[in-house]
Amino acid sequence: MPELPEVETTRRGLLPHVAGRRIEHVRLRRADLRWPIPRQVEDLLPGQRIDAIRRRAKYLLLDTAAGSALLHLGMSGSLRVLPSDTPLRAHDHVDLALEDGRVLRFNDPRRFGCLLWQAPGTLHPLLAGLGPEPLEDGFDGDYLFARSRGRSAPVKAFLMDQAVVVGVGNIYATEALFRAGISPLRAAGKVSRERYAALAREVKAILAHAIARGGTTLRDFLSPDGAPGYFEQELLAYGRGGQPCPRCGRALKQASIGQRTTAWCAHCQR
DNA sequence: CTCTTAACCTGGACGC
DNA sequence: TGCGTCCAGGTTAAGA
Repeated sequence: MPELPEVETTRRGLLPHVAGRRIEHVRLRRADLRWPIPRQVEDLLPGQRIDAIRRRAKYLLLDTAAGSALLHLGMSGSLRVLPSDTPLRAHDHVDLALEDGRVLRFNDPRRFGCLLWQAPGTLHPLLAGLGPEPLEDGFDGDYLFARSRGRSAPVKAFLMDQAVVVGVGNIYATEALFRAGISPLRAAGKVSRERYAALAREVKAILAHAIARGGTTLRDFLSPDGAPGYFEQELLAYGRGGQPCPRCGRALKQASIGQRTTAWCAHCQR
């Protein structure tokens, strides 16, 4: 269930259990994820101390002196810290065994996720060309306005383009456009500066709020079944096609935009 | 460049 | 109960 707030919640949940710990060994059960897990993960990671856990876009980086493990959770991935004798479940592909008798376990049923390697002082190609972080200052309405001029793709596809801004997936793009009153079908280049200012504000607000809500589940991070479903009841448009618009009561439309299901109000969103 | 489409993979929900 | 179909929170790669 990973969009940016879920990845950030994972990072914050792992931090106290993993940062500063040494990795004793690496156990790969399946290496054929989105891309093959490279040799460096097995060859270089054992013995290394995890100095920090960073997030860039929806990627997590476990930093060590030898290099960084670069993780993406894809559509269905999750990371948990567990006692090393915890029974395996289906799709438990990787364990990083820590010195304290626990394991950082990577589970991913669909295997759209990845575990790659970034050498010290280098930037992995997947991280090059990413847009700004939505919660940082470089992301605002003026930025979106400037980037969007001349672009004919629907504003929803533009907003979900990781080269434009990272971390905004299908749920939060749908929600932010609803809250900003912008039709997801409108050409990105035809949205005004003022409306992009509103959109940037909504993106920041909804992501920050979702991260804050995710935080309430952090203390359960060690339990084997702590998937946070925190945000579902607060969604106004996502998954509500055909239901009444929370603002005007007319039925929400639902259609596929850029291959992703989108719900919106044709009356409130222009 | 920009835009659109197909593809990767498994599991759950639903209809018959 | 079993089986076919559709759908899912992401992203890259290929083609127009």
